[in-house]
Amino acid sequence: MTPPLFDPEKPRDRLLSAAARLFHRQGFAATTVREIGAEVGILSGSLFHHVKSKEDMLFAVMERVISAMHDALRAELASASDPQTRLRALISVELRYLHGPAADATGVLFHEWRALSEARRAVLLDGRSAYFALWQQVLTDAQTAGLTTLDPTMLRQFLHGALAWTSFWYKPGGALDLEALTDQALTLVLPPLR
Amino acid sequence: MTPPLFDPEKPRDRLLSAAARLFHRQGFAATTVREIGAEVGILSGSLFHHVKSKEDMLFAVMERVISAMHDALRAELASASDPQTRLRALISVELRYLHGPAADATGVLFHEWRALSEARRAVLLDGRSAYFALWQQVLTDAQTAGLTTLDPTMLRQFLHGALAWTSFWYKPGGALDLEALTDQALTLVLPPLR
DNA sequence: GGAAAACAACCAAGCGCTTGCTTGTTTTTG
DNA sequence: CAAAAACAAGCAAGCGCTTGGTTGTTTTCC
Repeated sequence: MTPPLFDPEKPRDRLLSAAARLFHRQGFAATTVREIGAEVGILSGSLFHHVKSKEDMLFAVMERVISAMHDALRAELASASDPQTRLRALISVELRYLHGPAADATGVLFHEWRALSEARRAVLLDGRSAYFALWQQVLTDAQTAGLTTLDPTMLRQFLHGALAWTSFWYKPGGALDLEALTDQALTLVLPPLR
Repeated sequence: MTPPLFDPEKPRDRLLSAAARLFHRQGFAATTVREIGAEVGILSGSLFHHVKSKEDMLFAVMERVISAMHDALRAELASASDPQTRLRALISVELRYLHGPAADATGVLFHEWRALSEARRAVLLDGRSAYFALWQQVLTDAQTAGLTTLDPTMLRQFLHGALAWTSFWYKPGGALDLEALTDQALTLVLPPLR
């Protein structure tokens, strides 16, 4: 369906994928370039042939997820017209990235944001705002349609937080599958009429 | 009202308070013992007179918040009987710790959990479960009272995530005060009847 | 009740080790 | 046979933590 975030054919991508895995598992600061090298089967020095610095890897990983999530959400919204379906798309994309094949990279984006230098954070913020602009529009439409009474901006923050935090407790492969989790999150935002 | 988390009279507490501030701002791994020493005005070596290791400080900070939050919530629940008021107490305590005077320590508990060794995480988990047991009961009662239709465990995870994530975007002192934020969060869980 | 012992708090110095990264050379590969 | 990818070796800086010793304040005890 969608191409994988990192192409296993390309050496640099293999490196970034390994870095994402380790950054996610241990955190950026606690991961050494020697560990990253070992993960892909090369010595630490060789790694700088593909990348300028350790922070470069963090930046590249985040950049990759940001544009991939944006593309995925835009594609999904393009084929959804009614407010409720669009609302579900928001949640679905977020949860699929957080718990699907791109889980490591997405986790790094969410939890290692502060490890990035301020200058590079500013660069990424552009792409990130574009993604959240989509959210804002969908949530505003949902409010107009009477699906929710909360202020769209507030709802965006709360919903995004609730979903992001699933990375701490939700384990795929258990009794609750991703589809069911998506439904539950939708119920949180969109309580049944009574 | 409640005693501060760290007593400025006690040298060890001053140290832990400074550590919490730095751990929160830069992350545990990215903070050096030399920085912590400088923050309280002593040399890095002297710091080990009060504490056995750098990780000890992280542990002590988290331990302090955990029991303080538990005490605060228990006290608040003791004087609240109806389900909705109790629900509000849950949110209120969480947000007051996240954005009040104990913000640094609470942020450390929330965001540096993985930096702690597994053995010590297990120790803290006991106190943490006690806190969440209070949540569980309040949310179950709320469901019984017909205030919400979501499964209490699910709601607990979503709500806690939404609140925890406020530390990334909510800045106290702005247009939205803590009381108003609490109301908004309550509205998320408890949509107006219609 | 006053000397002796203990203690809390810190400094100055530095040890052993790890860190991110560089350099020069060799191997692999299209 | 060149370009890409890796190795081997190591540097400078910084890391957590230890050591031995100096203060000033309590506590102990005959």
